[in-house]
Formats: sequence, structure tokens, C-alpha cells
Amino acid sequence: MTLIKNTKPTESELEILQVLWNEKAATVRTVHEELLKTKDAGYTTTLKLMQIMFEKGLVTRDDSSKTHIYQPAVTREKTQQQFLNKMINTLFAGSSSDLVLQALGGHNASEEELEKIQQLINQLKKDK
Amino acid sequence: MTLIKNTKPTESELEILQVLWNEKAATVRTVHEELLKTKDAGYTTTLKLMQIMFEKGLVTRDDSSKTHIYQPAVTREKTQQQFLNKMINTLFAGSSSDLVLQALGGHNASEEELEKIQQLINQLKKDK
DNA sequence: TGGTATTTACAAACAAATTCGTACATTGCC
DNA sequence: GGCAATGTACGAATTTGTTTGTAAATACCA
Repeated sequence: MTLIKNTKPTESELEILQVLWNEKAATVRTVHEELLKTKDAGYTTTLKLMQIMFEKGLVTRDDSSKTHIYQPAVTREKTQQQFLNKMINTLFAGSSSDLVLQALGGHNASEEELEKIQQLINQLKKDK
Repeated sequence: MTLIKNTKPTESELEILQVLWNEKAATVRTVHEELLKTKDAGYTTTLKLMQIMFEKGLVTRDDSSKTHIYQPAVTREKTQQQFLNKMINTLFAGSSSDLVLQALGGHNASEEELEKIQQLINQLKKDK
């Protein structure tokens, strides 16, 4: 039986995961460099965060060479779902479609994007 | 010129806002009673949180009588949008439709809900 | 009126998340 | 070998959010 870790990444951890998801694998230096583009933080800060994430099981790492290489241990999709559920419950009274309506209304989606969503809806309706 | 406060409510503050949005206005006691249904916390904890929210400008209060009456100072919709934007940026690489797809895919929306979304999409497409 | 309930205010303890300084190890290069 | 650059580990300071204890003010009621 496997232990399911419901470790919800913190704000900072999400930023790091973003980089790792994009790069597939990266060193602390790479991640840190990337983060510097949008915020400023010390190198050891990033290092520490990634070490904590390792302990939590949010990332894996290859420490066979001196410079460790990190990889995400959770998928982007699973994490998205995790946060969406949380948000639907705490902010949309459990209604996912309210969230969708709000998201579509507030943001600007392109024609193709709308098309994709349309298709998914048709599919879902068919499944009923 | 008005100062725009971009105060993002914390987790606990959101729980309180939920109650206030539903009740329109409420005393600390009412809010606290409501919170007790889902979590347990001391009365003064709720009080303190609401005092902090008042200082932050998240709620207003009428203290003309001894028992203060609180009201939300931010709308549900604006707050939802605030969190959605944040989430779209940090977790969906800026793509709102990715969020929508993920939300629709992961959760189960009813037929009527799908219908409502469909209508909004048609509307948006027409506007292009 | 006197005493109990309820309420606010405030300070401080506690906890979680973030940041940073420093020590030590490894690598590359002269 | 010796030095500089780069990396990890780790402890601790800092910050932010949450919880609680206590005192003082006000309302309620027998």
C-alpha cells in the first residue's frame, strides 16, 4: 500500500515547480536564474526551498554528481486539479461551472480556445 | 484618486468572507458559529481575524452599538477574479482556457451548467 | 443593585513559510 | 599543491499568519 502524500505546494514551491515542469529537469542554479527574471532572491534561498521540496517528495533529485539535478515528482495536471478543487470549494461554493463562467467572463480567450472548450462541452453532453 | 488595495485575503480570511457574503452582514458571534460547523477555533480567534480584516480594509464595521456588525468590503466576484488571475498565471502559464478545460474535465458539471457555459461561449464568439 | 454573560481590545505565544549567513566539500585550473 | 569558483548542508533569523489568554467595558437580568 502506497502512502499518498497530499502535499500542497506553497507559493514559492509553485514557482519552482513551474520552472521544473518547463525544463523537465534542472539544477538549482538554472532554477534560480529563471526565478531572478521575475523576483529577486538569494541563491541559497532557492537551494533551501528545493531541499525542502525534496524532503516533502515534491521533487526527485539525482545526486550522483556534485551538482544535483532536480526533477518534478508531481505532474502539472495533478497539481492544477488540486488547486482548482480547493478553489472551487473555498471560493465558488463547490460549483465548478461558476468558476468556468467567471474565468471565461473575466479573461479574454481566443477564438480557437473557445472552440476547444466548445468541443469539450459537446463531448461531455454526449456522455450524459 | 483612490488607493487601490490589493490585499489578497488569506485562507482563514476567505472562510470568514464566505460567511459575510452569504449573510450580507454579521456579528463576530454569527460568523464564529458558522465556522464552527466546519472547523473548530476559539471565539477570540475569529474576533482577532475580523479585526485584522478590518484594518486591512477587507471588511467594514458598524460599531455604534456594543456588538459590532461587520460587512464585506470586497465583492465575491472581484475576489474570485483576483484568485483566478493569480492561478492562471502561476499554474496555467497565463492560459485561461487551459484552466477552463482542466476544470471542466476534472469536475462533474450538470447538464444545465454545461448549457449555461455553452451560451456564454456563443455570446463571446459572437462578440468577436 | 449586584452579579453573570458577552463583547472588545490587546499582547503575546505559536506555527508555517521564507530568507540568509556561514561552514565545509568538490571541481577546475594555474 | 594551492587558489578561486561553485555547490551543498544546516542552523537560525525573519516574516507572515493563526491561536489563545487575560483584562476591561458594556449589557442583561434576577
